[in-house]
Formats: sequence, C-alpha cells, structure tokens
Amino acid sequence: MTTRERRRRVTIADVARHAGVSTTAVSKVLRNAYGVSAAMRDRVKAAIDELGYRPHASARAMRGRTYTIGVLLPDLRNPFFPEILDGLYEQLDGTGYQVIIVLGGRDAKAETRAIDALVDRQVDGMLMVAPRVPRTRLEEVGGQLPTVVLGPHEKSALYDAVLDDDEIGAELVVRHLISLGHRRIAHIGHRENAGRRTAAMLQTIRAVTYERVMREHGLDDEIAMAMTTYSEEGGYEGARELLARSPRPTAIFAGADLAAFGALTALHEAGLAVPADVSLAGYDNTRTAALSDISLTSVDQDGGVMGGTAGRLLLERIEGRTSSVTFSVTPTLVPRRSTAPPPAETRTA
Amino acid sequence: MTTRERRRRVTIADVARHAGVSTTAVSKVLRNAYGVSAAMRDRVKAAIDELGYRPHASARAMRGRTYTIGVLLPDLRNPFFPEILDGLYEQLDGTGYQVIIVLGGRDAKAETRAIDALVDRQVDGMLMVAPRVPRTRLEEVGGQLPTVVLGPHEKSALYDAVLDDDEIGAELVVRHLISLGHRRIAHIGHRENAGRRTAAMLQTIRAVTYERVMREHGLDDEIAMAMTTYSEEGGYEGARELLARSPRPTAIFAGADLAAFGALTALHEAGLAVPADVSLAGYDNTRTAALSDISLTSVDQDGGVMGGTAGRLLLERIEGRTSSVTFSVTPTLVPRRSTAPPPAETRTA
DNA sequence: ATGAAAGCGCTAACAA
DNA sequence: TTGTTAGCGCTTTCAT
Repeated sequence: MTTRERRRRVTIADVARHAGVSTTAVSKVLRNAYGVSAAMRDRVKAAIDELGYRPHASARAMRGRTYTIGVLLPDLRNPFFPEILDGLYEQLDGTGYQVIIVLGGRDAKAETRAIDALVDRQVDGMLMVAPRVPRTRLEEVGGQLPTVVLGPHEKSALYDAVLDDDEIGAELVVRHLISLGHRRIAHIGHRENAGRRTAAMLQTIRAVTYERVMREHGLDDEIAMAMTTYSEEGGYEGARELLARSPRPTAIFAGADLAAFGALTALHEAGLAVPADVSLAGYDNTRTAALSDISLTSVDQDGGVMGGTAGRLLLERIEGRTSSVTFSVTPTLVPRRSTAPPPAETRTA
Repeated sequence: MTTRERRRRVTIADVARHAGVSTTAVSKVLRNAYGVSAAMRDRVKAAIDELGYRPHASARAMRGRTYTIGVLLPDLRNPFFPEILDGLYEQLDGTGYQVIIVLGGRDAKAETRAIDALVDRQVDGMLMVAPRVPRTRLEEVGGQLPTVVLGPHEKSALYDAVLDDDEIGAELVVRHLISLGHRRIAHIGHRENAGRRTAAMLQTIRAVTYERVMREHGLDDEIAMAMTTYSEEGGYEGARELLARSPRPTAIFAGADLAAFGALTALHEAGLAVPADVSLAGYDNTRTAALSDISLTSVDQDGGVMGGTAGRLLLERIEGRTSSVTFSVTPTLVPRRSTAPPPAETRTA
C-alpha cells in the first residue's frame, strides 16, 4: 500500500471488486468484447459510473490499443491546417478515438523528435501533414503503424497518401494571370534546405508547374522565382526580392496565402497598389484571403475533405487494410479582387 | 515468443543484454539517476545508440514519468495561440519534455473529454489555455497533476494562473476611442452558454470593463453590446446586430481580433468605411491585424511571455513546488489606422 | 556500484 | 459465460 503522491486513481480492479466480478469481465465490457451477459454488462457499467472509472491509457497501451490518433503538424500558424483537422474530427466523432497533435517545429530534427514522440506513445494511427523528414522515415513509420501522409506527392506501399493536385492548382493560377494579360508573372516558392525527395513536395510541384505553364505560353524569359518559405516572413522577403528586379513583375503568384500576406506588406511598403500596379494570388484559400480588405485570389483545396479522408483511411488501416491507397483532391480557383489586368504601361516589356 | 503484428520494438532488456548489464543499470542511465559508474554509463549509451533504442512512453508511465506536457487549446484558428506555444516550446527546449496538444472543440463536453484524454495519458503537467469547463474541474485536474491555467482570472491553491490583465487592456481601447472623440462605442463580446464562473473569464472582464469605462465617462446611455463569440462568424453577426441600431455606433471594440475581422466583413457589406464611417479595434494584436490592408488597432498581450512563463511554472511544479502562483502580463495598446476620430455629422448623437 | 525481482493497470490465453 | 493468470516494458526497492 504505497502512498502515491496524489490520490490513487480508480483501476479496473476497483471496478471489479465493486461489481463483484473479475477484472476480465470489466475489461471485456470496456472493449465491447464478445462473451458477456447483459446482466454482467449492466453491473459493470453501473460500477464504472459509480466509481467514475476511466481506463489508464498507458496500461492499455502495454497490451492493446491506445485509442489515439497522432497528428503531426508543421506549425500552428498555417490557417489551412484547421480545415484539415475539422474534417478529421468529424470523421472520428463517435469512434472513441482521441486525437493528439504534435508540432514539427523549425527543422527536420525537431520534426523527427515529434514523430518519435508519437510512435513512443503508441498511437494507433498517425497522420503526418506536410512532413519534411526523408521518405525513408515516413516508410519506417508506415511499417510500424497505420499511417497517412498528407501533402507530398509520393505514394508508397507502406502508407496511404492524401494530396491536393497541386499541378492543377498551380496551372489554374498561372493561366488565370496569363489570361488577364500578364506576362511578367513571378513566383514565390518554398525552399526546403534539409531534404531530398524534393521532387515530390507540394512546393516543388507548384514551382515546377509555374515554370512549365510559363514556358507553354512562350514566357520562358519572364520566369522569375524567389525561393523563400511559405510564411509571412518568407513572402515579404520574396516579394522584396522580386520587386527589386527591373522591370518588375506585374503579377506575383505566391505558393501559399501566408506568403501572399507577407508579399502584401512588401507591396505596400514599395508604394504599389494591388491589383492596380501588381496582381497577387495565393494558394490555400484561407479565411484571411476572403476578408474583403484583402480579397486575395487563391486556390481552394478543401482541407475538410482531405482531413476527413485521412481519418477514414486511418480507421480502415486500423481495422486491418494493408493495401495502399492514394486520394487526390482537385482544387479550384477562387478569383478575387487582388488579380486584374496589368497596368497599361506594361507593354514596355 | 509471440509474433507481434509488426516488428517488435527494441526494449530495455535488449539494451541490457547487448551491453551485458542489468535492466536496472540501463534504466538508471536513461534517467541520469544516481549510482552508475562512468564506464557503465558509456557501455550502456553505446548499446542504446547501436540498437537505436527509445523508451516506450507507456511503459514508463506505469511507474514513473511520461516526460510529456499536455496542452489544451480551444481551437486551432485563433492566431494568438501560436504565440503562446512558441514561448512554451522555447522554455521546454532541452528539458526532454515533449508537448502534446489536444483540442477542446465546440462545447464544454468535448473539452472535458480532451482534458480527460490528457489525464488518462498521464501527462506530467498540463497547460489549459482559455478553458471553459467549470472551475471545479480545473481544480480536480490541479489536484492530480501540475497544472497551469492560462486565461481565466481566478486563482486557486491547486493550480498556477497565467493571465493578461484584461481590465487594463479593455481600458486602453475604450479610453483610446473616447479620446478620439467617440461616444457611441459598441462592444462585441463572447458569451459562454455553458458555464458558471463567468465573472472570471477574460471575455467577461473585457465586457464589464468596457461598461465601466463608458460609465466613468458619462456614456451610460451609449453602451451597446452584442454578445456572440470570439470568432469571425461571431464578429460578423455581432457587427450586423450593432450596425442595425439607430443611430449606429461610430466605433466598435471587438473583444478579439478574430471577431474584429468578421466585423470588418459586415462593415464592408454595409458599405461603411473604416475608419471614415466606423472605427474598429480588436484585442490580441495578431499578425493579420498588422497587415497593412487591415491595420487594426489592437491590444498586445505578449503571448510568448505568457507561454514561456506557463512552461517555467509547470517545470517548477513538476520539480516539487506546491505553493500556488499567479502571473499577470500587462498589455499595451497598438494604435493603427482602423481607429480615427468619428465622422463630423456624428454630433447629432 | 550493480543486479534480482516485484509490481504499475491492463488484455488475452486458457481453464473451468 | 466467467475467472485465473501470465505478461507488456519499465522503475524501484532491496540485496549484494
């Protein structure tokens, strides 16, 4: 009878004693397992309620499931992530699964630790949103537990993939700008310093597609990219860099709304009006983009559907599916007031 | 020799065998515990590296610590939360503690489940950001494990509190508007339907302080409040309600930036210019507020310091402190272009 | 300084 | 249908 520092929690043994049954019986009731009479079930449930019993997750983890889904998020600032989580929660509602979130943080090392933390805590399934660790690491995780990767365009036999068709999304933006009459269209991208597998990363696809569409329209010479990061700071720096060129671009396609917001600041500081002087488009169709003072043209990729699908795939894997699945969402363009035909004197180009 | 579904993880016994020592020795090395020779430490560390061993969190939880800090967040959309988390992570960096986040979700019931999930997973410490469960629940948690509550203005012997001096913050805003010449200043607040303990909630303090300052300036009759929620939707509805009044307010103090953004949309729809027709101020000084197209006057409460302090207090409690501490941050006003003197014809009031 | 062994709360064989 | 019991991987007395 050790005196625990804090009041001892109710255990399955307490419930069993209180109900006058075995711990096995209680365990079975908890898991809705086969082989308990209605009477037994009622007695046990009553005892659970009376004692206010809740199972110790760690003890369960030692033998079975934790009823936990782990989610890796790169950060908390990207307004696209809540959409994903909303879809996930909706899908998981009523299943008894709890979601815990860890943050990847600044570098790949921090992200590795965050993923490890989830594995070490024995989550039953893991959703990795826009991970930047090497593909081998993703497969290691996928080999150990049900895993869904959201973002990167790389399929694997070891995990499911949910992704936005970033190629279509980028095409929509660049063609939209071209159809408005722009030629000097620049791009703000995200450079991942850490890793290989860049070809599969969504930021690479957006950038490469931008280049391709430009070429397809004979705008090879107008290609201008600033590779910073998908963040406000990155967008600010990228825009400053692009605006310093001569002649300056008449349109900027930022690979993420967040970067577009930073670009907006840079444009203002440079005394340039949007869209009168420079058109601006983003990606993600965040709520801020929809604010009428911002009214940013953007690409909508339905994060709710993506998150919900990720949840469904995770549950399927937990239930035993071993084959690999890829789910692709087709994005749509949401034109707003931040994009318009280029100013007249542009013809100097 | 049960064949686990997936490849069995390396355990402490494997490490012990590999190093030719006891599991006790390995455990001690892991925890930097007293009573291991340098030679032993080196051998064990080598074995750990060679085998790529990482402790099972759940197994540790059964006997000791989980090295986990649990954070409860109401949602992922409030741009103030990342600031808090940044401070927390910085404080925890290098301590070996991992942060896991759970989301409170829509109602108090969901929040209760989220908190339970953290308790059931035996986190070593818990940070509850703007919780809405009853105070008794907070104290229950505080009685079981090191706890810090961020937001509510209620001290307790059972947990530490980190809070913004919302009274000062609200005063700053209302006095700022009054000094600009406004009289018909309205407020958009957050009504919690679920709970008691409203008097201590930050939203109540902001609303009550608004009323008090109005009265102190003889503006009793101009008090107008729309109690919705601190969200974009809430701000939108609140503003529509306030703008429907006649005469309409010349200034709106939204209790949160998020609500101010919603109000912005409503103002635009009503064809009203900010600040020419209506001045608008928020609270939280989020990044979006700083965007030059928005340029929202707001109250800055240094979430980084709040989060960092919460982390420090948590570590102190884990190390044994039992006395209760309250830490209050004094906010500052950040005036921007969204607030200006009222339009001239206002004198009809 | 080192190790043997008990036990944390639960689940799953296996018996009854 | 119900109960007994052996662990899961770790920490922690308590011997040595």
